[in-house]
Order: sequence, then structure tokens, then C-alpha cells
Amino acid sequence: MSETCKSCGHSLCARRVPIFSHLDGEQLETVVSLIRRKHFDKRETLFFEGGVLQGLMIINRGKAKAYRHTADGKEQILHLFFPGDFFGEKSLFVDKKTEYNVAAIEPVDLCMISRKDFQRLMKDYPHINQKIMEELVSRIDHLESMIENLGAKSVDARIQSLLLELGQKALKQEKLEDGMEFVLPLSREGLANYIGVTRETVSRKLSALQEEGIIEMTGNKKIRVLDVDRLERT
Amino acid sequence: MSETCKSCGHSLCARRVPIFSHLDGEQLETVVSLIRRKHFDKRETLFFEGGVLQGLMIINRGKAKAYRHTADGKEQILHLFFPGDFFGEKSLFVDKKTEYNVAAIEPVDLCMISRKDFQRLMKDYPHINQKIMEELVSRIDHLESMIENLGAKSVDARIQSLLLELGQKALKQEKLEDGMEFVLPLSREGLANYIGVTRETVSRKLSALQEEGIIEMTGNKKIRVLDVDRLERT
DNA sequence: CGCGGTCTTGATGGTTATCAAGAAACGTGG
DNA sequence: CCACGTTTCTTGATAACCATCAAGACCGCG
Repeated sequence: MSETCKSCGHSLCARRVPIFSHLDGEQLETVVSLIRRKHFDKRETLFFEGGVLQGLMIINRGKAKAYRHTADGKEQILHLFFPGDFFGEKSLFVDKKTEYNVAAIEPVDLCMISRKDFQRLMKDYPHINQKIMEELVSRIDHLESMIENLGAKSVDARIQSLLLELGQKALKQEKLEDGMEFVLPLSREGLANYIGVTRETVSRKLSALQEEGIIEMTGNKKIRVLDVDRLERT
Repeated sequence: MSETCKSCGHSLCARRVPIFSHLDGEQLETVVSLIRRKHFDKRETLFFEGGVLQGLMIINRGKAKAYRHTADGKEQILHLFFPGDFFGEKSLFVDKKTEYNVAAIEPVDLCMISRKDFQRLMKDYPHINQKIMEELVSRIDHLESMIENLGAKSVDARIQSLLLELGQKALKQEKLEDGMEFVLPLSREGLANYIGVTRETVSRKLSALQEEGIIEMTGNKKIRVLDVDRLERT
């Protein structure tokens, strides 16, 4: 966990984040000057449940999961954060505890902007406010879809939604050649904790999809979706 | 579905809504002048999935549910709206379809403020902006809790959370005497569609809780929680 | 008071969690 | 680069739990 991230260029950090994408060069410089960076190894915890985040945290590189533990020890993943995603937005508006843990599922470079600095940014560049709102709204959309999946869909359908979601996210990150192929960001257990089943069930369902010729797995993490239509026909 | 709601006083409508609670009398008058009212009978649909809401919709009286139907016809309830709650906030920030239906589960008086008018309000009274943000954040919190319930908790635990949630909401609405007693806002089927089980299961679990002496049911809708601690020990 | 809708309860079956063991993948150090 | 040890993954057997199907009871409303 080094204090600074040497590998990421300054401007890159802010430029690839959607909420700053409309700023011009000079404005971006201002933003960049406010950013502190921090590196986390895989499996390191970025933040613990119950703590108060002191600002906006932006994933610059790597991926992270936000999750909770139930009373009986089960893990439920609430969000997957990819490069460009942020968390800690709650602390910008209300003085409340964060109710989930965030852990790196890949080595992560984190960009941090303090609450105070970010509030000034929002005042100086009001459009950022709008961007944050949009992000909150789309996060609500996503959470609502998760609820529909968990509450009303069969396990088969949940696995299919999961593969489509991860495939699309991967597609957005690195431009892919045709025939959706991507690397799973989570272990079987991670996938299971995202869709509310056990790792054994994930294993069995993926094997079944492979036998039906809908997907093809190479190694444990690489997946190629052969029949996207079949997945979408949920 | 009459065009105006005669029974609700003008100022009441805006005053009881948290997002306007900080405004003074004159400002409230302005808000009130922008409001259009509409009444819906029980079971009427306030809005259909796929439509674009044209402004902010505030429940002034009654209760409503927001829900989706899965491909195979199952209903999943996403939100319960009580008096003072609002929906349609998405339309204020982005031009996107609403992805759920909203239906009255009691006769509802609805206050509507058009997108354009509300955006002017936000400009004139910037604090409203902050209030909306706070509401979005707390809605995210609630959705995350639902996900934890649906994905990682046993059905018993989900029923218990449900009763606590409904009890607390009822407590907030009408001040209750001690010994949490309240009227269920939903049928067994409604409860079931909220926590992702079948109505038969809800029936059985409630009966079990009664036999254990944790709750007491009178009629189909009235519930008294005798042992709140046992419910909280999830 | 009687009817329609809602609710409860029982019997059964399907689906997934759990327990268990072996196989594959991965990382490490020689 | 290979061998080893560890972690992760797969697969099977079993059991628990809930959905489903079905019938009768209760409730609430006209």
C-alpha cells in the first residue's frame, strides 16, 4: 500500500472519469491538483463498513467489490467497481456511516478527493453536480435490477444476467473482437456472493451452460459466450 | 381518477414533504402554486413501466408500490411509497424511461410538479437540490439492504426484517402506543412479492411467528409485535 | 347473510444448500 | 522450467427448504 501511484499519469487519472469528462484542460489541472493517490494490492480492503469516508474515491485502475456480511457470516456483494467508477458519494451529502466494505479484487490505484475539495469543485463547476446525480440515478437503476434478479428470477436466469452484465462491462473496458469473450473478475465464490447462491451452484450452472454449447470456458476465468441470444432470452 | 383532490388543503400538501420542509411560508406558496393534484383509487396504476415521467410525483395521502414484472410473470416490488415519499426523480436529471410500474395500494392523492417547474425551483432554492441528493442516497441505502436480505438472508430473517421495516414505517406515520402494533399495507401476496417468496410461505411463516408468541395477528391485516427483540436478533 | 376473494394448511415434488472428496489451476521456490 | 503445495474448482450424494398444487376456512363487503 504505497502512498503514491507512480504508474498513472496525472491527467489520465481525472480524464478517464465520466464525472470530469466535460472539463477542459485547465479545469482538469485543478481537479488533478486536488487528488491524492493510493495503491492497494489484490485482496486489500480499501474501506471498512462503519467508517466514514472522507471524500470521493475513484477507481483509476483495477477493480473492487463492495460487500456486506450478514449476521450469520454470509457475504453479499452490492457493487462491482471498475476503472472510472467511484464510491464515497454518500459522504458528500450526508454525514453517515458507509454500510459496506470495499476490497480490491485486482490491484487498485485509487484517486481520492477530500469532501471539502470536492464540494468546492461542485460549486465552481456546477455541471459536476449534475454528473453525480446522473450517476446516482443509474446506480439506483442497477440496484433495482439486482433486486428483480434476486427476488423474482430463477437461478438459471440470474446466472445468465450475470454473464451478460460482466460481458458488457468487459466490452466497455477493453474493446473486444466479436464473439463476447472476457475474463471473469471474480472467483466462483465471488460470483456466487453476487447473485445469492453457493459457489457449487455457480460451478454446476456454468458447466451446464457449457454442455449446452452456450458458453465456453478456458481455464477458470476466461469465458466466451457463443450464443448471446440464448442468454438474453431470459 | 378525478382531476383535483378536494380533501387535501393546499399548504398541507407541500409542507409535509421533507424536501420542502425547510422553506418558509412565502416560498411554500410558490411551490404550492406549481402543484397539480390527482386522485387514484386503490389498485389504480399511477404510472406504467416504459413511460417517461414528466416531473416529480409526491404521495400526499395513501400508499403506493413500485414494481416490475419478470419475463415469466412474477412481480417484484421495489419500493413502498408512503405519504411524503416521491418518485419520478429520475426524470429530473436524465431523459430515461421509468423501469417500474407504480400502483396505489390505498386511495392515493398525488401531487405533481412538472420537470420544468421543479428545475426552476431547484435553481431558486438550491437547498432543495441537497434534499433530493440526500433522499437519493438514503434510497440507495434501502435498496442495498433489500439486496442483502434477498441475496444472503434466510426466509425467516427476511420476514423478520419485513415486519420491523413495516412496523417502523407505521410508527413514523401515526404515533403508536407502545407495543408495536400496525396494519399491514399489503396482502400476503404483496408481502411475498416484496421479499421474494410465495404467499403460502408468508402465511406459514407468520403463523409460525404467532405460535412462537413473537407476534399476534388479529384479522388478516393487523399485527402486534409482542417480542421486538426476537425480531431484531436476526 | 351470503358471496368472492383472500388466507391458511396439508401433501408432494423440485431445486438448491450442504457435506464430502477428488481434480484442476495457480503460485512459489528450487 | 519443473515440482510441489495450496487454493480454487468440479462433481456426487444427501438433506433441507420452499414452490407448487389442492382444498377448505376465514374475512370482509355488499
